[in-house]
Amino acid sequence: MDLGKFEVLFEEAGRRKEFIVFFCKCKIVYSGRAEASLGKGDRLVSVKQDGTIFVHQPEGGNPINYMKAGGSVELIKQDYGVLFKAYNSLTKEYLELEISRVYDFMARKLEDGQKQLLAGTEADMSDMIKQNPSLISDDFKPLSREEHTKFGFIDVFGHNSNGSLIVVECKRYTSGLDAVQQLRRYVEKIKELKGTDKVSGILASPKISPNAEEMLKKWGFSWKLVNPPMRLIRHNKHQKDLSSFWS
Amino acid sequence: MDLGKFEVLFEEAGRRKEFIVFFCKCKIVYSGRAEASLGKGDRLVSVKQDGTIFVHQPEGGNPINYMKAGGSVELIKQDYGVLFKAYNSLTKEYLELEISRVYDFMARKLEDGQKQLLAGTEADMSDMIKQNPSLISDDFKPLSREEHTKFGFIDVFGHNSNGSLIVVECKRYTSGLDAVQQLRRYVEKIKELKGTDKVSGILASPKISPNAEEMLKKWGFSWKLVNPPMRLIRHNKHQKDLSSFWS
DNA sequence: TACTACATCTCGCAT
DNA sequence: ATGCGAGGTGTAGTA
Repeated sequence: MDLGKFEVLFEEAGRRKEFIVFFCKCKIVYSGRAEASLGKGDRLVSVKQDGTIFVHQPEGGNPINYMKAGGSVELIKQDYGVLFKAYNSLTKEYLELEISRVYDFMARKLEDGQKQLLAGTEADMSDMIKQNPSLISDDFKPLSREEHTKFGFIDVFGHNSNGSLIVVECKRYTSGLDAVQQLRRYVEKIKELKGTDKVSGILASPKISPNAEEMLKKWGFSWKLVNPPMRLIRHNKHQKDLSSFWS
Repeated sequence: MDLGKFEVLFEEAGRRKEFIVFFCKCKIVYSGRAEASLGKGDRLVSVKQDGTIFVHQPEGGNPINYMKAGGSVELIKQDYGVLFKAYNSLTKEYLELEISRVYDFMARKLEDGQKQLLAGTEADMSDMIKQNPSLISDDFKPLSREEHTKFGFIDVFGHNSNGSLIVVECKRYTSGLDAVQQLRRYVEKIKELKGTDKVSGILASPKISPNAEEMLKKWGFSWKLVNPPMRLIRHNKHQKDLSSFWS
């Protein structure tokens, strides 16, 4: 595609705040939270309607470069082609694409007011445990869930028939060393706040790594096999509200 | 765009393993590591040359849905339009787009053999400290860097003139509670392995959160202000946002 | 705004 | 394959 035409198309679409996508050959320099550079190659470049920018190589899951919304973009004619210059004055980040060729260009105003419904998160897991405490033990009595204020960020908190306090930390996947230390921190905090040593720590997850289990035992905690729930719980809960959007 | 034409274009491009991008109106269901659904709206859909899929809404930084490379994609004609069905048999994930309209379509084989060069990472930071140990203390003698051990990964390890062993953990940003516990884990493990209590833990970062500092002190560790290295830092205070669309 | 922890995290590296 | 930790992490929730 002629670069002059590209400039016109881009600036028109930009003024209209359309979703812009194009294939091009470019060199890339990023400067901001780190410094990065990428030699000449073919990429997909996109500027979203809020100014979010991302650049994808032909393979790989993540964008090779990106900029958050809130910056400015300009095109500057150069001898080699066009310089695509993005700058965010708040974060002091630059992204510069030295574009030597543009292959294809697409832009359109997209309308989308939908938000994703998600189930199977860690929050859903702690909810499930609170609803069904026997997943932890026969005499577990949950008191609170997702407590962000009093005792720290504890997934499920409760006690058992012995009068021991119980801290449950949930993980959706294999629990590693970090999960054990997180639990350890919460248990210590509760001991401190409640002035008692009768606090049990339980890690609830589908798996635990060997090192994590070793550390867990060393600190007197225990692990309970729990799988995260995978139903559209929120969908069912709020079915009325949602069906109107779905028609 | 006519959906019949879209099907033809998509399947041709897919066979050639081109980078495919299109704007469409669709409903989305994802099932796999979690369960997600998204009502009807306009989105950008892309299938990369390795089979990576991502779907972007008109705003926001991250794809609303995605699939890693390694799956299959097929289009199935439906009464409402076309069903885009992606399935990964390895991870047992599927992503289904109920496409009712396709606005624009673009596909091309892209060539890119470049890899990004990055500076200013945590590895660069530990390298800088090893090269310039006085950043930690006047008598710090680094012995190793980026050491992978069974129980973790120690950024910089060394000793001082007192014969104390020193473990340094680097963070590019504000150190939080997790960083302190990471350090704590390494120090404890080193004590265990070396059979000595003379092990100091030092957290090196540009900042530390108040709670983290409290915990750090409680455990007898210390914090050292170190900024991550950034080559090629540019100052351009004269930058003007003249012909910019997003401010 | 700062702090904390989750994420369909992703990615690389070492075992 | 699994474990482990970094990431230009991003994002949401809360004080």
